[in-house]
Amino acid sequence: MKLPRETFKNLESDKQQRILEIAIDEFAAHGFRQASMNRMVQKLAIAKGSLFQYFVNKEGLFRVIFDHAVELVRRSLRQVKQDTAEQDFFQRIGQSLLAGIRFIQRHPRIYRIYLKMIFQEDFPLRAEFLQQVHLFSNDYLRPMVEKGIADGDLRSDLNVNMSVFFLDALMDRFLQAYCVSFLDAGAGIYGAPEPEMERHIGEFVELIRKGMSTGLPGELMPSRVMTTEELNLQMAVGMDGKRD
Amino acid sequence: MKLPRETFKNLESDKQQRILEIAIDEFAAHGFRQASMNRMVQKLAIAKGSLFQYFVNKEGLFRVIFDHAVELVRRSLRQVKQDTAEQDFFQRIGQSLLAGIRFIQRHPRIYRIYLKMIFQEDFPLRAEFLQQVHLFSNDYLRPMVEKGIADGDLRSDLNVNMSVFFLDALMDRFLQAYCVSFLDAGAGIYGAPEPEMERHIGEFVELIRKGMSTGLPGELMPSRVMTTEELNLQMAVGMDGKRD
DNA sequence: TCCTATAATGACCACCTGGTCATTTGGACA
DNA sequence: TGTCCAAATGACCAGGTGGTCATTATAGGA
Repeated sequence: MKLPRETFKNLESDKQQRILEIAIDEFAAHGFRQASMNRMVQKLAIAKGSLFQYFVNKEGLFRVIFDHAVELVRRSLRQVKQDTAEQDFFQRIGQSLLAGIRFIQRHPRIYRIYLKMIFQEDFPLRAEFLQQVHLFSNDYLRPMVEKGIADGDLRSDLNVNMSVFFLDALMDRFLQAYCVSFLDAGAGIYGAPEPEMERHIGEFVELIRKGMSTGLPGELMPSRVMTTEELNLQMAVGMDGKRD
Repeated sequence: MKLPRETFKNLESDKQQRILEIAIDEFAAHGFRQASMNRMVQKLAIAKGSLFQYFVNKEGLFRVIFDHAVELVRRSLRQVKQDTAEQDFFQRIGQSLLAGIRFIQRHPRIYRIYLKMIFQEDFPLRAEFLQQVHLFSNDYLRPMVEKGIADGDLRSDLNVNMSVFFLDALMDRFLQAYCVSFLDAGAGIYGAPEPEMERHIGEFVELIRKGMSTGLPGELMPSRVMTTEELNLQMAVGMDGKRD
């Protein structure tokens, strides 16, 4: 079963583009389930039957867009990794953020689809999508952290797994804040112009580098703050209790 | 217009609970738009007309659940803030994470609804929701950071806005990783039992405290890594280009 | 000019949605 | 027992969905 059918490939390239264009708009605006094939054919001013002659079904159309998007991301990541191979760890993180911002500027709707797929469970291809996301932290960040330790840029006592998670969380949210105003939380990242963005990235990376603490005494390793008994009590109620 | 109508309040408490129970299930599983009133009445084994006699419409039903959830969160935050008032900054962050985990254990479906509301634009009450979210960083984290600086726990040269964003990003994602396996990225946070969780929180807070860098020389302030010309080129193509 | 293969078309289908409302039910009180 | 009224009911509605398919239009070759 071919998902972009022969009939679609036979279309003149302009028309192919126009169709994918409108489809990307629709999926970016409404996610998968709420995206409407009816609206698409209306905007395209073609017959509904035609759209279903080009793609076996809604999922087939989405698949084409999805594969395209994955390829774009892969290419972008490969490029940055290569371009920054010689730089130190923190420079690489900064560069990666910059590349992320640039990607979003070029492909804002692709990024919107990504955001929707994160928490909208009823997307098709979700398993595949999540695997791709996983690759970012595993194939991209982890080797970078390991090299950073080997090169002496990073503390050798770092827990690599936790560090990768830490970076993943921060970088992901940084890019989200550029696109979603309410995630910005007053940092000024949302929609910031380039020069300002460089400043933000600089500050952000410094925070990752040095942490928030004064190096001063303070109380070391306070971490544990509640007795295990107290916690067990909470646990007993637990996740299956369903008491909201 | 009353959203939980008289007829609903007149119901015996058991039945009220049962109805809200099923409704929370439905919204947690499907979000707002995809949640089905038909499925609810089916599961409840009551007539559809009854449900619409209890609540003016779907949104009215959701409103009741939403208000309830907001109250739960507010109460939980107030409690932690109060309980940790005497502790140092990093202890408070750790405690807050612990409280977050506990909240999710007690109210997993409420948390699922929260996750869906973040990126699902077609929720009603979204503006109100986002405002509530904003309050977390503004009324909860910001004063904590300011006090941390005043007390000498935190570097006095911190950019407060960026620091609040930094913490918000990390804490939010930490809790998400506890619930969503693929966001865990190998850190082992997902569904971790209590003792393990304490360890994770400890390591996580240390990372926030000390950063990732060795204190060693390295190259200071490399930050800028791409010429402004290069970036302007990228910008010209820009967000309106729509070229995916 | 006729024939054929392929593409375009839109009426149509079954299904699901949130929401309505005339009707029936059931319990309290007289 | 009769009266009354709020609560329960489910058939019904308009509108939307993804998807189908018999029919028509079109273009290229003989």
